[in-house]
Amino acid sequence: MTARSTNTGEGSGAQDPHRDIPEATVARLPVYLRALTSLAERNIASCSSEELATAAGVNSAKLRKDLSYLGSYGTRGVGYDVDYLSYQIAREIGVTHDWPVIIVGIGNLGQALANFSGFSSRGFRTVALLDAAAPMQGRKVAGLEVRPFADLAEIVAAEQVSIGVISVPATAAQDVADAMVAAGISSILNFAPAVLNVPPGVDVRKVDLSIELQILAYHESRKAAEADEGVDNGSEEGITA
Amino acid sequence: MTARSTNTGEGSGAQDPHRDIPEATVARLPVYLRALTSLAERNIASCSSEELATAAGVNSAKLRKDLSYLGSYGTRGVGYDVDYLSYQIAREIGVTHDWPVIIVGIGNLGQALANFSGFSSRGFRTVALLDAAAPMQGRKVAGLEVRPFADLAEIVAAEQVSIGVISVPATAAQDVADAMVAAGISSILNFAPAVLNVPPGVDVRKVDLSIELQILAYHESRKAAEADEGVDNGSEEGITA
DNA sequence: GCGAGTTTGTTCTCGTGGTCACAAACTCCG
DNA sequence: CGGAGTTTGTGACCACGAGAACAAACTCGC
Repeated sequence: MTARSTNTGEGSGAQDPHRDIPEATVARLPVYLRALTSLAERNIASCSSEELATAAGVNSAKLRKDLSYLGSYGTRGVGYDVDYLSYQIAREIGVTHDWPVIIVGIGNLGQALANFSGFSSRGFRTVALLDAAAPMQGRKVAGLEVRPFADLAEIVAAEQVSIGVISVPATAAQDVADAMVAAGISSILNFAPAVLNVPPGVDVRKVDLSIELQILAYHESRKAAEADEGVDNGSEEGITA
Repeated sequence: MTARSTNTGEGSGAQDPHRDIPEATVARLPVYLRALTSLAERNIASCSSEELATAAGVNSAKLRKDLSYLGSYGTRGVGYDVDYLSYQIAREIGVTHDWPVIIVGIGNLGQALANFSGFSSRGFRTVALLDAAAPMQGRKVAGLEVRPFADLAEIVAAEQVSIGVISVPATAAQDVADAMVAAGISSILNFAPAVLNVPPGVDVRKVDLSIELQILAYHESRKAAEADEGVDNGSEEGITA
């Protein structure tokens, strides 16, 4: 998924549990965190792995294994303390403090992202909106003034930004990414339908709407094909050559 | 990733190549298709696996293996014909004809999705926009009139819709999904930060912006921790106990 | 204080996916 | 027509992840 090519030396052994969390587990930790937050809002103080797993939509064994990578934060025979586990996961992910984020490309999608409450509510603070097109500049979106793209480096340096969001057309995406990397950003969330080329040490995650739809279309085609076959030759079960 | 729980009988052997394409490959086919389209626009008629692989941002061996699942559409010593391969991939995914799509929840994100050109350009046709809130209804977004959520079943039946997009707040997502399934939709693209519960045979793909950011934050934290360690105890390489 | 019941943490096994390396097959040139 | 060069397709191997099953550890009732 991510293009992590950081050459980790890793000479000594990994004795402490805060190392080497599998990528698949990292991708699920935010889901657990959200489920825990939801439980906390309903004033539920403690929960079992089974309850949390169903709330997160995963297998309970997988959940326990995932949590075991960050340490033993549960109590056998009892379950997990919601607040305590929430904090531990948040600490592991690194969202106990806020991360400054900039968004480049304030079109339809960029505006939607700027207004998205899920960003600010979960450890992220949008510090600047940038757009290269003059008509957008100076306008206020989600309480922030849209600034010219040329201000990128200055803002990144001033606000210590390390995460950038790209929501520009595909043709401009690589240029924006290059500028971000040059400015010192080391994590990019890319919504543009383009393959980004970044140096080692920079993480890129891609969110591609049309790809997701095409994956659904593939499965949908197969379902249709299977249904057709079912009509064609009746039952396809029990045929053992 | 996807929650496919369709019980495929699959009694007979898989002799034809149009079966059993790995999920990881399916997820990459749209990327290849886009890269091929980009090549075709530059009037490039033929390409090698190496060229296509770099355009798609993957390993060339992986690309060849992926393509081999759909058949032998290349020529050894020569490469792949761009148009021919494009068609074969599009046919395999099932985007040679258009898929009707409905979008439920016309907030900021829903409007952005409705205006997103990548949908219509690649085998998808937005046939209706729905919203439960009265103030939105009747308004025109991206050339389509926003209709009341209650019309869902009627539209789905009339237009033979099998793919639905959910861009409503998390609290309403499950209700919308239930209504979609009841109306006959069997593939859902969910942008709401919620876990959806759907019956077997229904595919759900989730796009979650805040989760993506949290994954980036995790790696970012690790980078910072590694850098700190590097400062703390100097070099950590070459320590062989 | 102790046994029954419950729930976590971990080990083992299996399937999936990624990478390497090489044989097969095609083109080009002499 | 044949050999050198090139590129695909695939078999083998390794690593990662998912799931089941079980031991360890905690609570509760008597």
